Amino acid sequence: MDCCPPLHSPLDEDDAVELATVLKALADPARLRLLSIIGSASDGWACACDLHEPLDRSQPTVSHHLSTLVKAGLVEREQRGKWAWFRVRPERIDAVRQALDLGTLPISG
Amino acid sequence: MDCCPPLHSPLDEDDAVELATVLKALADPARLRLLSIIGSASDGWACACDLHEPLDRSQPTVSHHLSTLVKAGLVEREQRGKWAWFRVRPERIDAVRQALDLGTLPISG
DNA sequence: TTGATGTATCGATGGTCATCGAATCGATGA
DNA sequence: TCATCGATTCGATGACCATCGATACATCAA
Repeated sequence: MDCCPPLHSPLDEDDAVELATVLKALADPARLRLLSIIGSASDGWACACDLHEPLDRSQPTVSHHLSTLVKAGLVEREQRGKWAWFRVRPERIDAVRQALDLGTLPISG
Repeated sequence: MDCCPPLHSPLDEDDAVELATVLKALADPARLRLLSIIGSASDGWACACDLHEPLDRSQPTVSHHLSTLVKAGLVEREQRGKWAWFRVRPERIDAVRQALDLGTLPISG
């Protein structure tokens, strides 16, 4: 996926579906908090084992959200032996931010 | 609502719910296209009567999406006699973009 | 190999939501 | 006041999804 077409251009249905898909992955409190927690890890990588406690959700639920984030390309997964490690992909989130840019709108002021 | 807390700060559940609420309003193809169409109106204002045809959805459905956008604060509504007119609120969308800013993350490069 | 532990999948459940047709509301003009 | 027409609300339906407990899978240590 070549995320994402800008909002200020005439958005056809396909582009809209594509952008909405990524936004849907972001539009959940548990996933936003996961991004926040992973993103604030000292070296950028966070172990799954450290994630479900601060989220106050069950381990299967957190696993589900993590796989949703990976599937949306917002997070990267790496297996280190027994543990799964995750890292935010800032360039993907930036792509979403740019897609939401209304700067070139006629009345943007 | 004071949209929105930045993602790079430790996001508690309440902040996450608030941000997710606005993102949920954005995360729909019909609503993204509505924003795009309304935003590209010559003076920024678009009549509801001109919206359901290009969207290829029923008029009640479009009305529903418009009220969702208004409720989320992303769009402004104004009644002019028989017709309802709508206008994008770019400052709200900008607030979402800033909330998604990962610029201050440790590994943002 | 066996036991312990971290992670993912399965199956079920309850809630939310996009969508539509029908009905209702509201403003205009005769 | 009444008929007309645009817009919203109502009620129903089907799809999707967040969540969990139970289970299965994978890796490590002994």
